[in-house]
Amino acid sequence: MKESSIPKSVILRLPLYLRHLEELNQRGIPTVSSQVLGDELDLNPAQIRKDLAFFGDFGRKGIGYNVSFLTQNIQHILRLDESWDVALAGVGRLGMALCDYSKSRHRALTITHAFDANEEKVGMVVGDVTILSARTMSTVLRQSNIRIGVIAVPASAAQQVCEEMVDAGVTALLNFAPVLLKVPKHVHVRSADFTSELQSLAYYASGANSHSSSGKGTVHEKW
Amino acid sequence: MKESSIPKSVILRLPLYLRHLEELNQRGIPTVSSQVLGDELDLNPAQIRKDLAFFGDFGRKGIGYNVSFLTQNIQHILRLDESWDVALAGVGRLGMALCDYSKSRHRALTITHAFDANEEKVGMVVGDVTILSARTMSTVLRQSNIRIGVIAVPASAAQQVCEEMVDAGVTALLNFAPVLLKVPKHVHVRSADFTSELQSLAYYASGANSHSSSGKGTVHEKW
DNA sequence: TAGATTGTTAATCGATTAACAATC
DNA sequence: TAGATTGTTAATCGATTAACAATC
Repeated sequence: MKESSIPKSVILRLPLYLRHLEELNQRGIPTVSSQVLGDELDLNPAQIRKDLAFFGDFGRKGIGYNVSFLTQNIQHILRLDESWDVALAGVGRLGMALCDYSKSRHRALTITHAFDANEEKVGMVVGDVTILSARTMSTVLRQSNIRIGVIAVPASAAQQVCEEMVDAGVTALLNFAPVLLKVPKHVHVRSADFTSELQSLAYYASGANSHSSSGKGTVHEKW
Repeated sequence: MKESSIPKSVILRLPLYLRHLEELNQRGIPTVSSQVLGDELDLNPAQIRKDLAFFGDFGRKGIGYNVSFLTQNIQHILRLDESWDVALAGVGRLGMALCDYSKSRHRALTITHAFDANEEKVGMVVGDVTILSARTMSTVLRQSNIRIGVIAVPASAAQQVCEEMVDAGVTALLNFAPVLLKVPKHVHVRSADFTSELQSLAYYASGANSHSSSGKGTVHEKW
């Protein structure tokens, strides 16, 4: 057993569906077909139907999907009908920005704990949270039963912070440090590296993609 | 013609290779095999060889890849041997964090222009750049010939800012706003949405993946 | 030479898209 | 009823991995 797990690509699309459904809901649109949703999200309608069919029969033939029913179900699938406390390590400018985000938006996921190694920051309030000392992280995380962590510390500290979080029970991590984190198999890591993103953009900005430049050019002669 | 373009997945891995090669270089390691690199990056060695082979023959049979030679070549492929000015729209906390990042690291990509709609921020210096008025963006971008843009404005403003950037010649965008940007075909967009990332983490944190819970549960009865 | 490792072709795997019977 | 649209199976496409001759 264990087999049939849901493709990662599907899980990554669910939040996009959700975001759009919420917009449709606000516009008072009661029903949407995979065709229309696909047009609006720039996705193939068959893909949308297939994605949703992994989890249940949410649509009605001839009619489409009820927006609020589907919204509720996707929220349930992603476990956004529960409330998740999120721990942040590293409250530099990026960490502060994340606290802000977390404050305003979504209720299901909130940064409730923020830690920093700089003792001068301890006690400061950012968004809604008070910065705690990194030295207390392990203890606090264990007590609060937190499973989701965000790493926004310098690259040099990331692996160690990661291990501390994992040891304290965190099983899902969003990592902003430009490092490949080593984690046990049961831990899920998503990486968000600004530098890498920009670097791949340079390739596309140069137009290197659009030419059929099969000219395999090397910088210098062989070494 | 036009056909054989490089898979996106390959372009996204190149920055990771680069990052690791730079580390090897610092450690004074002159040569690396796809086997070792794969171990360290958690990738299949065949995949690494295949990725690199899209662009040239950078290795030596029986020996592996010369670290600095390969570094130079990947830099060239990604056009990081040129210097890219990057424009930032939206200098909230996130935008400021990005300016910081941009200052310290990489020379090839630097945020050289930052714009904000809040006139009170105009003139402020963040990192190395002076904040300019959003009203001047179009003109300034055209003059400076910028091709890479970063969008860190509120969702409600993102599409319009995007269009202004594209009209001014930007062809590659990194979008932090939780919106699907509509762009012409020649423009490349990467999306970095904190909320969506967190939402998919909740799924994994719940352990929903590890059970073969084929129980297609719905929240309520059909509507 | 013998061992290591590439570049590349073939095999596999997974994800996307098309097609269509079922049915609202 | 006729038209629309689902859920699902089959076909296609693309990306990853294995295998191996070439060769350092």
